[in-house]
Amino acid sequence: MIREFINKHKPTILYGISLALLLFLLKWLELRFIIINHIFEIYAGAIALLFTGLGIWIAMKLTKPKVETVVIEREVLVEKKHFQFNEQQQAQLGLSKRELEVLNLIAEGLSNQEIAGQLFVSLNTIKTHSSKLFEKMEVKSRTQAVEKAKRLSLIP
Amino acid sequence: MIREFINKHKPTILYGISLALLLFLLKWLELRFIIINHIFEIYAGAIALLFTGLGIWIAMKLTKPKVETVVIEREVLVEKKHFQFNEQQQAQLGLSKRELEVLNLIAEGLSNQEIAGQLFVSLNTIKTHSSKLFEKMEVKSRTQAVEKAKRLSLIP
DNA sequence: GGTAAAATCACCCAAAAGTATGAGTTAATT
DNA sequence: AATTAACTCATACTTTTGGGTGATTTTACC
Repeated sequence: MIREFINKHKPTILYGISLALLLFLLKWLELRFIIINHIFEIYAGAIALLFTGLGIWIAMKLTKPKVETVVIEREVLVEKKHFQFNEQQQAQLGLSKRELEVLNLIAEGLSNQEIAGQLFVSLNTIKTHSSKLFEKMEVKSRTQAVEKAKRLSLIP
Repeated sequence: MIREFINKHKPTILYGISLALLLFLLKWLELRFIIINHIFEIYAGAIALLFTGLGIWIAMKLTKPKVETVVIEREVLVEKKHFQFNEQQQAQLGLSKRELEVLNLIAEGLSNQEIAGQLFVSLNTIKTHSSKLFEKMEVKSRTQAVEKAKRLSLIP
């Protein structure tokens, strides 16, 4: 408890003690001062220098260290999870929103009938979409479309 | 040139000027000192405090800020670069070498006819292979097979 | 040498996929 | 008001795919 307090306020205590000692020293020097009157400036200068040093020392002890944060990035191999959709490709191929939707469902392995059910449209509509999709993507089958779409980051 | 010198030794010059001013102040106070003799301790204390402050200020200005380095490790997700074939899955599903070959070609978007040409076998053979493949993989179409195969790391 | 798995192929049939064409509706743009 | 693009649907037709069955050959293993 007491030790902790001493440790915490060590600089302050030391400063106090130093000040007290200096004052005693001054008192003692005062006697001499009467005798050797003309060294007063030197005396004051000495005090100034001494306490400047003390100030520096205190500053060194007290200043909070600046915290510099170094972030080390460790690479961790992971399954593909991040997927950044390639809008440029979509624009370049001229794929519509609906076509992209169909493409995604095709990639999930759904049949045209299932896709039609999922999107609440007829089978023929899905066929039309996929046809146009294949035409735009310059492929001939759903499997090729999926393969190419993955390469072009149109689907995860 | 001169300006540069001044900038470089600014603290030193300021310290010198302060010291000079203080000495003038002391000289002036000295006259009063004769009259009011007993405030010498206060006077010396004042100098001490003042120069302690000056010292602290100098230290603040001159010393390089203490740097405490805190290392934070952050994990960065990196996509798997290379494909590691999952032999366990192949064994578990009981896929033969030929079936795996067909699976890969299917994943590349080839039709059964094209696969047959590539492997120098008949279309019927490829149909048999893909049929058994789908059966073993418990899927109903080539698209589903590709999707599942990628999930199971059977193909890149 | 016999057995089992793998690979090959054929035939048939049904379902799904894909092509071609035409057409109606809606929403956005000019 | 006219145009365009996107979305919708239908019909007809061809191709591909996938399931089922059966058979032959090759390869590997006990």
